Amino acid sequence: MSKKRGTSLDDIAKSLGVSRALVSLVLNGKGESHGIAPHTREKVFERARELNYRPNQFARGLRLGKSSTLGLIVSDISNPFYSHISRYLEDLSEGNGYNLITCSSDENPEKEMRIIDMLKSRNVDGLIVSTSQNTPVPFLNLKAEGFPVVLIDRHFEGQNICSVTVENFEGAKNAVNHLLQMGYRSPVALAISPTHISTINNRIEGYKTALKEASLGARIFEVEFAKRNERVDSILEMLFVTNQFPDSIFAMNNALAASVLAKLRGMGISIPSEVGVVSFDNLDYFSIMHPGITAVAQPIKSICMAAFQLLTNQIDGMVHSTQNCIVSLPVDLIVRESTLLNRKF
Amino acid sequence: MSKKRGTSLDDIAKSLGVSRALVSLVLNGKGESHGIAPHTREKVFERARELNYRPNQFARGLRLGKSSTLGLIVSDISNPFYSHISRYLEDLSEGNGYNLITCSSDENPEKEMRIIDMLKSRNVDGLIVSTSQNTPVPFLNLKAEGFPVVLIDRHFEGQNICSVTVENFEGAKNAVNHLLQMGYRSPVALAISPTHISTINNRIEGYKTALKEASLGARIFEVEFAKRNERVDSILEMLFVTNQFPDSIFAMNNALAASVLAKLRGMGISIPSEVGVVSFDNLDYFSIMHPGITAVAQPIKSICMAAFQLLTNQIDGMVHSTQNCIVSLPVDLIVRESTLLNRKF
DNA sequence: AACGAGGTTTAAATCGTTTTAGTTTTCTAA
DNA sequence: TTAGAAAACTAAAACGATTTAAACCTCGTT
Repeated sequence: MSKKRGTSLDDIAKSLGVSRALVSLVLNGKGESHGIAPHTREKVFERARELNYRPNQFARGLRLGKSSTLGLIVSDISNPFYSHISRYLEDLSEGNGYNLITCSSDENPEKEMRIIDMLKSRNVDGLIVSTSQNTPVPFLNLKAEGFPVVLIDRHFEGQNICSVTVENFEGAKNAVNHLLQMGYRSPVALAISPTHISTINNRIEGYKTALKEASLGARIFEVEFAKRNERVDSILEMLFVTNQFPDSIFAMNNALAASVLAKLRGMGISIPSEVGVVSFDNLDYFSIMHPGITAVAQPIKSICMAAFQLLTNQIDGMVHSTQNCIVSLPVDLIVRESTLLNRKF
Repeated sequence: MSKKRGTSLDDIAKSLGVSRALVSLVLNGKGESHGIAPHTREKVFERARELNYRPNQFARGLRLGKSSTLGLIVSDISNPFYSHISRYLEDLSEGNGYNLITCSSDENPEKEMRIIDMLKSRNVDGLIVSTSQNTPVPFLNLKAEGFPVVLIDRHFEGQNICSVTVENFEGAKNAVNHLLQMGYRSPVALAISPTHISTINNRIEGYKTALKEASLGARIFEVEFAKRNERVDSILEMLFVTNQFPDSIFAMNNALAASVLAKLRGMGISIPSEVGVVSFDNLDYFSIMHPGITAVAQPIKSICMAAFQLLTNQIDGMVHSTQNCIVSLPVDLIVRESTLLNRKF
């Protein structure tokens, strides 16, 4: 039960009969510029290797005021969209000497704030967050105190807060237009609530616009994230028994799409002949299913690269205030069989 | 560009005209037992709130030698099995005052070692790892230096290293027996390599045993994780053109199952009439698909709870050396349509 | 012999907390 | 009155790394 602390700078210094300042200098590559003799440098490196020295990141962080750690906050890491985001960001972080701590907020604003606090007290150097706040204030505050943050997936209209989103409006509009082109006439939309989230809101607007341009009526149902399965079940049942069942469904995120597909299957309603389905967010299994599910795919890699870039720019103080830090990336409509009206599968 | 360091203990102490020792004591709930006057305690709490004090975890960690952070190493966080694990462990961690850093090793032993080193230098209090090492040595070393670790999903035969796994042998054997009961006669197995991994190895043995007991021949194909899609494609094509196509396929993990389903769909081979499919690992969409995919489901929550328990026991020094710390949990065969021979879907 | 100039190395402060061993003050009891 | 206990609080060391200013050599030069 020995509380072993690993080898410290001091251990190396003592064993070599030099000061720990010297060891620190050498190990940080500042040996040459500080005129440490090559021979001494060699010895230090060698001994460090022998003793398997790993700098204590606490001490380092305490002194330096930085942690080489980044924080990622998403609503749920077990959602494939976010787990892929997490994975890419992890790779980017590792490649650039950072570490990543990923946390799930469950779309809960208070929990999100608690996580932000905790991450700050852990001295993360910056934050990437898919926020569920309904006000930009917390992020304005962070910005005011010079704390690096970039929002992903969601942003605040008219606020100059760094963010990376996709063209939700255009993507949704395209998806609905595709339904209309295929001959569907009464697409219903399912949206995750709270709908104040920019992402959802923009998708709703895209849906509405497409229908308006075709002079068709819009029907939108809001679904609380946590109760999505039950809610989707009851909505679809209600529509069915009241004879208002749509000829197509636009699910505004992957979780809703999954709920819809499960329920449709349970009801024995077949896709796409009885109902067309299009999902915002692509999932691996959409291409495996029979029929395949038409979906709007987000460029996950690009999102991550952009967010990472924006964040490290802030951390390194490389921000030219002229530079736009609000990025919107294009999406891609992948047409599969779930929207081929009158086709049987 | 002010490098703001948040409010420190000293700030509170100074503003109140007391020592920082007192503030520390009070804020850690040790005020009473150290006989700090109730009135003083009040003031401290109040001022801490006013100044929005958050203890610097670096300083804290440096002093205490612990970080209240746990490390999780899996092969790929974007794999649904692991992202669920990560999520549950995150919840458990949060509920117990810990934080969780999740890292992906890509089944790469060297990368895994680098991650372990890095996590140690970040002073994590313990590690949960789904290892890809082919030798127990690294973990024996950790154990020797008293560093808390528990393995999940994989373990080392005959070594007394804490681990939580499932009954891979029985699960695989049951799955294959189920195929045989349904009338399938030539099930082929697809295994992820390297097969030295206990989990895979046990599943292979389960498959072999079931077939041997039925006096049937075994055919096993190893598939490298990174190239699974191409490999599965070529294996299935080869079997097809050489007229050796099996009447059923046992995919030994979720990634392989996905590859198999994708390829079968591409080849136009229908499930379960032309080929039966059973997967080790259940996926959300297996119940949504048509036909649904029969799968061996692992008790993810139980795995996490057991692993977390074992780990915190070690951290808190609560390990009675008599106590067994090798846990094996039962699995559950979920029968769906993909194994109903002669049924058409 | 003294000086200065490089070339090497080090002492010491610092980051923010925790904790031990006190110290100071007040109070009680003889 | 004063020893001694009790109550309230504090000084200072420690954790391990970084960094700045300064010290120490060793020469060659005057």
